[in-house]
Amino acid sequence: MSAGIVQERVSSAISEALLHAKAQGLLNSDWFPVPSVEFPKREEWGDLSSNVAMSIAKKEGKSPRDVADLIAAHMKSSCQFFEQIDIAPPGFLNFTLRRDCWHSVLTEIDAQGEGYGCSVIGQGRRVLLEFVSANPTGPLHVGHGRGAALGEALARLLRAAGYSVEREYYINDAGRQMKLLSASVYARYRELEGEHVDFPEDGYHGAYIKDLAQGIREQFGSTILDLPSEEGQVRCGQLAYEKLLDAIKRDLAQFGVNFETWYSEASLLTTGKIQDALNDLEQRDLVFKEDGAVWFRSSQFKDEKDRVVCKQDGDYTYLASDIAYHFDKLTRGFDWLINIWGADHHGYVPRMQGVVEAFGYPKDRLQVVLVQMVSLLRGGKKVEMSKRSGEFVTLEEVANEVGADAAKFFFLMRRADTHLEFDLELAKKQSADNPVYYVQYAHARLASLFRIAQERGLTVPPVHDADLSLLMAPEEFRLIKHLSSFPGLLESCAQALEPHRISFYLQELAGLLHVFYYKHRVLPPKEGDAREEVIDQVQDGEERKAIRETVSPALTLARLALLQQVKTVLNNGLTLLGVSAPEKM
RNA sequence: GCGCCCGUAGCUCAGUUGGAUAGAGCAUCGGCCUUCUAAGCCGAGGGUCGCAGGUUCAAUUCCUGCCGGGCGCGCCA
Repeated sequence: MSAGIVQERVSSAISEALLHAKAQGLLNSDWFPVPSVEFPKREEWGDLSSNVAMSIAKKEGKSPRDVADLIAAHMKSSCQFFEQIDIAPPGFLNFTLRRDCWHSVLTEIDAQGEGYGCSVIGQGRRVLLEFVSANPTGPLHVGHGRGAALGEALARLLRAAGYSVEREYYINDAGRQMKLLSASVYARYRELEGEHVDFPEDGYHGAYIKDLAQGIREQFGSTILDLPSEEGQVRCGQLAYEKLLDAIKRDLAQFGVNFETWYSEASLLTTGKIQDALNDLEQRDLVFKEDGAVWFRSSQFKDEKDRVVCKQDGDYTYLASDIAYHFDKLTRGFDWLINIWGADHHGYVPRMQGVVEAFGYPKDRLQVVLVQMVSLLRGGKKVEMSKRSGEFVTLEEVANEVGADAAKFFFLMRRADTHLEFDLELAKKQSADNPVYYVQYAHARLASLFRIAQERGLTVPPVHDADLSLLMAPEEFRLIKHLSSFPGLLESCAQALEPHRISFYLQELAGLLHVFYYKHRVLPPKEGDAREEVIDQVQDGEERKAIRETVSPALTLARLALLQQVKTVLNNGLTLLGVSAPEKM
């Protein structure tokens, strides 16, 4: 829909021209696609360009060039807002718009403020976004942080795109992992009590297990030893679990990541939802008994073989929980389920989509975003991690060291499905090398400018009160064009579930701002401070400064109005990433 | 063996869903503070888009086959 107000206008002007030409019998097609309008790579190719001519040339039996000529001719007669329409081989239409057309972008941003960039493509559809969902058997580590940052950003992005999003954390508080946690903590507890115990082979070896045991000891002394060992183990597990889950919740909240729902796996069992889901499948003849176990006919959904849901010993498998969990999600009425998983679970995706299909829903009702691993670097050197030995860098440590903002920005700089190299030293660096600071600095710089303006009695005018025709510099124009592409960017990011593009967009916007800021002055120079404005620092290989007119009061206001909109978009973009937009740095 | 993901500048990565002469940031080299924030700006060098075919007006993008790297293929979670 709105790929930006200007693009939209050009696109519909092309459509009109097509219909116009058809009415005159110059074109034959019954319908035309919505003309795509893009920013060309080079400024010589105009402000905007379209490839419609090429895309319909074949159907029309004409050369792309002829179709382009035809469109251009009909557009020139009907529209006033084009300054120039060029045709470039093989049939590109390159539009140069009158400057004031672009000013509507600024008006739009001014009017919409924090809402600029939002759209309604989601049509209020309900999305369940499940992410992090780390086992409560240890603290969150860096990898979880990436999933957390991604989930939070996606939630914000999808909300901006008009979806109704609920964030959910699935707590794996049942099954083998919990038993191992219990056994590990219990063993450490007994060790601290001076007993000699064999530590469970697959237990958790991290130092935090000892801390948990110590904590239990401080609270309960040795009373747990008086319990039968089975019971003592359960007790230890329960206490440890509560502590760990609290820590997870705390870490995430401090990281700026929040959930509407914390969904317990164990509750699926106690409420009978697992059996309900399996009964449902049984009615569909999709489960059967064999070899003393219960199987799901996943092979009917392109899985290579059927899978066990209830083991010979009567316990449900993890798949059974997941079947019930996703059945529950579906019956809660969500239109779209999005899961964020570690990429090592990729093999599991088709199986879960099969489950969705088994319940009679289209399989793409469930979409899984896979997140690749994070390698931590320190000054270019790899920091080794292994959960097995218990030596891993926690999310809390990273957030404390580099700050939540920098961490989130770094997590969101890359596509989710590629390995991420996260350099702690770089993330802490306060310079242009560090993209977080580069973008945040742009925002702070503007805030500072407005503060000084205010001190001098200048307030930022509403856009419609400013004489925007004074904004003639190419740097100003580039800023406006870039601002205009923000809504379209958000739409495609939401559609592709790829928030990383926002971070690239923001880096570009910040870059354009810094260039503008360097070359141009906004506020009038103080008394007796006759400054020169640099328009071209280097020309013909030689340095050259040019004297320009001082900034007129009206130009100051126009530039303030422009920069206010830049600040708004920087803020909106950073907010979507969950990163703060500081007023001061 | 089967399946999924990745392969773009020395490094880390983008590439607007098939468009025009492939981009950015680091790093390297050379410049710019009497200035509204130098946490900034400007310039230079750097490429067989892994390889080979195919699809078409047009392929880094889609298809097939190789090569290289990562990861999955449990009555584990």
